[in-house]
Amino acid sequence: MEQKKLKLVDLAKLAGVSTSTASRALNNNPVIKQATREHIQQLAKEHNFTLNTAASRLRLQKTKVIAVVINLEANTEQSIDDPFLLKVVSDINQAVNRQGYELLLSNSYMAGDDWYGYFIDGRRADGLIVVGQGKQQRRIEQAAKQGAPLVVWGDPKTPSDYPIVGSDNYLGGLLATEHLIARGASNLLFLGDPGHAEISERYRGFKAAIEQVKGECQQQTVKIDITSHAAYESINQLLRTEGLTFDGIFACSDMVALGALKALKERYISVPNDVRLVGFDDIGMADVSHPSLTTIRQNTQLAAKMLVVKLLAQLNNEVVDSQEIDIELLCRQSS
Amino acid sequence: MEQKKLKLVDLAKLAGVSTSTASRALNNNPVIKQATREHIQQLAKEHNFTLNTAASRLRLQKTKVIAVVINLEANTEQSIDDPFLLKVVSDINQAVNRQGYELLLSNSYMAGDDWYGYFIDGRRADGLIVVGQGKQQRRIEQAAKQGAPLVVWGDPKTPSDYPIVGSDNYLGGLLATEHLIARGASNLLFLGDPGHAEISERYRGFKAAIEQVKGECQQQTVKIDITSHAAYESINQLLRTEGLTFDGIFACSDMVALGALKALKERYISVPNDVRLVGFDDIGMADVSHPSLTTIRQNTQLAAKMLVVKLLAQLNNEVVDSQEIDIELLCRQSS
DNA sequence: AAAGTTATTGCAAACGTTTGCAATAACCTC
DNA sequence: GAGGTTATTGCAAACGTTTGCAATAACTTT
Repeated sequence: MEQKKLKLVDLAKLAGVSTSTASRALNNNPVIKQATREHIQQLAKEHNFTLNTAASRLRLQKTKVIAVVINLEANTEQSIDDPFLLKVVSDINQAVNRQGYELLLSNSYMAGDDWYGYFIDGRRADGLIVVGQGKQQRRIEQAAKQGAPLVVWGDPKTPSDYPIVGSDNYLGGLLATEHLIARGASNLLFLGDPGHAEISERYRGFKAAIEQVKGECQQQTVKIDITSHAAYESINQLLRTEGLTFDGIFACSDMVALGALKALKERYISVPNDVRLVGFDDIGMADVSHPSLTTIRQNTQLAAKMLVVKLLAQLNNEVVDSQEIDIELLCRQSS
Repeated sequence: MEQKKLKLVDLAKLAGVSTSTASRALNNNPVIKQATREHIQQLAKEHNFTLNTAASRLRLQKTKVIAVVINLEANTEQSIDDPFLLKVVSDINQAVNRQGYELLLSNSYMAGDDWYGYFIDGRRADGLIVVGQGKQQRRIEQAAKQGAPLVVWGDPKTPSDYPIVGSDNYLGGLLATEHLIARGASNLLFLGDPGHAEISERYRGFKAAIEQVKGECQQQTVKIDITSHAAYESINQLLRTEGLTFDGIFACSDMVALGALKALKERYISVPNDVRLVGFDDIGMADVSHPSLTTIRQNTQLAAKMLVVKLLAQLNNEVVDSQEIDIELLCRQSS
């Protein structure tokens, strides 16, 4: 069943035209007579003809590929297994496809430090979507400076030379915390890593909400990696050493919230009665957990779409800027 | 900061050699004098030189890319957001990279029906990893028949012309069910879709375990989509219409188990006291849920590695066959 | 029916690598 | 130091598209 690959010149011969005509016909160039065009396309379909993308990319100097780079610090942060991040990637995949591009999935392992060289000069992709600002954005900046078409999923408030698409993390933090307070919590705990770009904005929102009711609320911050496991451990330890010193938790992500929830439940601390809990992201599990998780929903689908649109605009030499995606407080049982 | 892309011929000129020599030097061809080789490589590093992969692929007729196709039936099945599937993809990504290949992430949206034509003839990738057998394997078979280097994540027991790597689903189902019985359950519920390739083996295991204690166990099957939501709904409905007719559930996936768990908890049915619950996959949430979920752990990391190894072997014209990956019962609180 | 337009096609070069083969340089051996 | 062997390099063709330009074919218009 293995047959020799048909190339354009063969197809042209079959149709009795030159390769130029065949090429133009396949690309729907209107300069070719419609009858000829249809005939050739028909023939192509019949013979399952496919263009050699390698040749085509070489000639056109573009790839119709978008690279997605997962940008995580080694092991101190959100892991690559974080369901939220994977959801973002999956949504980006959809959005990319809808625009007729393909998605090259990458991490720093392959790309090294010189993203511009690797992806753009290397003609592996026409543009880059970076998922995760990380704590230091050296590589992103460098790639941008070298002129890589580039867009970042992160916190749009960060000053930058490249467009960032992401949720309004500050507002999210503010709403979440206001909500905790409205539900009667007055000893608030922030669970997350304020050193991380996006999280720091959520933290700012947290502080701002507390500031609004000056004096009425106590606050403490527990700095942890963004994993459910770290959350579980730290809450456990906190309860062990200090007892229940809080009645409201703003967790910087749902995974963190779920880890905390587990620790609380194990000690029969009632959520939401003893402790009100709000997460961030609205991953699938938020709804399935028991009690279901009040959270700040991030609209990843819309964000993915905007990321791609903005990237394509750059390929088109338009200037684009950062954009905040609306968030939404989903009030469920945990608060 | 945008400078013209350096090409091989420029680099050669800088080094005072021919492009042939430069090319060979970069590819570490030992025929080139070591001094020359190092000098050129050094120069390449200094100038951030990168080969144009389009040209290189055209010339070499291979891409060093592996395509991963997510193969899901429209909407009746596991969704693309299923954390387990995403985990599999992520593990494959790692394994692919470790072998020096890149990962093209794809779904049927782009690839259409003719995978061989699209990926292989189109020179988009050297081989295919298909994630998910789905209910019908027409496209896979066709691609394999046409000679596409191909390997599938699915149930290895399925008779096929192509290698399948996956867990021993039958054994998993058997162990899970035996465990339920050992824990005292005698009215067992299977929650999943026996029409699905992998699930059907788990179901066989379920039946076999019950057969072993002939007469002692009642069983029922609720056929649902593989989502937590469907599980939640169906358990809810079952409880509403028939009451608590079971004391043990084997859920075909963790997400399904978690959906069921939620429905049970909402009605204050104790897990594991009233109902013992076992899931499948061991997603991250299994450990974080409360009670934590007893489950059959699938070793996706090993599986990913084997998938890639077997695919590369095929590229090397070796004949490879299917392989079962060991599973493991993780006994946690839900049983 | 000749001249002028316009619609349609083909020629040939270019995209940037890699590699078989031939050529040269470097080294031995006697 | 001549002849032979081996190590190192360069020439030029090939991979399969796309496209500017020139050429031809097909119409108009008078």
